[in-house]
Order: sequence, then C-alpha cells, then structure tokens
Amino acid sequence: MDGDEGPGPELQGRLGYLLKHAFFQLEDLHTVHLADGPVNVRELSVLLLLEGREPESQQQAAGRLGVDRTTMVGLLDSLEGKGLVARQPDAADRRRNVIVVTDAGRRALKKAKAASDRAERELLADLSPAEGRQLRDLLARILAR
Amino acid sequence: MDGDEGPGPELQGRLGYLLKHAFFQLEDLHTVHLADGPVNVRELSVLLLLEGREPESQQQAAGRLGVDRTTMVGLLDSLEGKGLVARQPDAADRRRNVIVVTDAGRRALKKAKAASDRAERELLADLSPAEGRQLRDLLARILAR
DNA sequence: GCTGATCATCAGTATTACTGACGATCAGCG
DNA sequence: CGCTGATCGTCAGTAATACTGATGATCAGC
Repeated sequence: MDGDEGPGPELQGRLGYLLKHAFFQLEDLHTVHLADGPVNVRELSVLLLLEGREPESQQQAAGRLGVDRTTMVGLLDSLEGKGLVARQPDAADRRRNVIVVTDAGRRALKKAKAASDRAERELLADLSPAEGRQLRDLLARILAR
Repeated sequence: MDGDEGPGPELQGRLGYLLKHAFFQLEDLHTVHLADGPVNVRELSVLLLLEGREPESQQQAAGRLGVDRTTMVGLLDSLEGKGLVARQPDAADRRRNVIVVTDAGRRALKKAKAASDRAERELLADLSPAEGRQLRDLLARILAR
C-alpha cells in the first residue's frame, strides 16, 4: 500500500536536496501558520524588509529583497490593497514612491512574525535550541560572501 | 555607487531567507560547474535517483523525486534524447516503461557528480569539514519526519 | 470477457517571472 | 533657461514552468 517513499541515499546526501526540501517544508509550515492572517510569507518578507528602513525607492527595496522591479510592483499592489503599506510620492524626487508601513501593517507584521516564529520552531522541533542556532549560524556564514 | 546591498538583519535572521539563498547560491554554482557537461542539475538528480534502483515505473520515480508525473516525461525525454537513459517496455507490465541508465549515462553521471561535489565544496568553502558534515546532519534530521 | 483502475503521454491552462517599452521626472551642462 | 541622457514606477507581451484533465493502451479481479 504505502510503497517506498523516499529518494534513496544517493540523492538524500546531496546538499541541494537537503536545502531545497528543508526550504519547502518550511514554506508549507508558513502556509499553515499564516493561513488566518492577512499576509503570505512573501508579503511578510516585504514588510520585514521595510521595517525600520522605510525611505527608499521600490527598486532599491526590490534589489535588497532579490526580486525583479516589476515583481515588487505586484507585491506592493497587494499590500497596499490590504491597507498595510502606502505609496507616497517622494517630495524630493517625484519619480519615486516612498513606501510607508501603516499602523495596520505594523500590526499585521507583528502577528505574522509570531506565526513565522512558530513555523520555524516547528521545523526545528527535533533539534535542540543550540543546534537550531548553529544551523542558522552555518547558513549565515555560507551567505556572507 | 555601491549602494547598500543586503537585506538587513530582520530578514537575514529568518530561516526561510537563509535556506532559500543558500539553495540559490548552490544552484548558481551548479550551473557554473555543470556548464561543460551534458546534464543540468535537474537531470543529475534524476540520474542519481535511478542509480542502482532501476526497475520502477516513471510514476514511482517521479513520486520519489517529488515532481509531477508529467514533468518526469519531459525530464526523461531530454535524457533519452542525449542517450543517457533508455525507455524499455516492461515485459511484465507493458503499460510501464523501465528506465535504464545507459553506459553513456553512467559516465555522464560520474562526471556530473564530481562537478556537483566541487559546487558543494565551493559553497562550504568558509566552513571546516566538520562544520560541513554538521550542516548536512542537521538538515537531514529536519527532513527525517 | 467485462469493469474499473493504472500507466505514459499530450493538449490546454494557470502561475510566475522577466523583457522591453512608456511617460514622468531628474541631474548635468551649456 | 533648454537639451541630453539616465532613472523611476508601471504595464503589456512573452517565456518558462508546472499542473489538470483527457486519451489510448494495458492490467487485475471477477
């Protein structure tokens, strides 16, 4: 009935497989834990990016997030439609929009961050706190280049 | 000139960000190191999956790899077009194709695996061997559920 | 020898991101 | 001032990708 799930050791030992599936598993957990909130994991990342560093152009923000400038337009359309951020014409450079997080946006961010924390905790459930920290540390050092 | 790259600590501390970008970085390295070979990283995973466990249906293989059955068709089309695998009608169940890795496929797999090893080593360049093993171990334990 | 299920495949569709172009605006230069 | 070239946000079109549903062939159970 069950059949043999699992890709076999050859593939399971590959770093690409491990990273990809750990990421997908976390995505699934995010979907669950963010289900009753107003934002998805993608929009959460935008709010996190904007937090505290508000005055910058959409393109700068897109660059820092690693998405295309045209993708950021849609992302902000969605967030603006929910009243979580607002586009304001930059007085100093009227080509630009200044993106500000609204009060509702800050509330949504706080809730979503808590939900994301739960998702992360669930992913790391079988690891000790020290091991979780170490995983973060190792990944951060890989990216620091 | 340089501008401020980097997403800021709020986002960089998120596990999703770390996993995603570590994976993307490895993908880029794979693209580089597999550039002069016949297979891409996707096809390499198929060959790894097939290695040693050959007799199974395309659907079983697709399930173990975590891709759709229709996606596997295209993947095998490509590999078969390069002569690296062959579809053979299963004598016992003629609905099925038995996928066999050809000699050329085994040679390509060996070379591609070596290239993938180089990509992994480059990704982990700033980590000690013990730390690399630990990263693999932690990720594997996350997925073992 | 029927009936329903499974296999590989394909056509159509949905999703997603990117390319190129647009009008508006800016900085620099005379 | 008035040009020129560059940058901003936006949008339409396109490319890449995976999935849905259907098809013909085949199988298992009865």
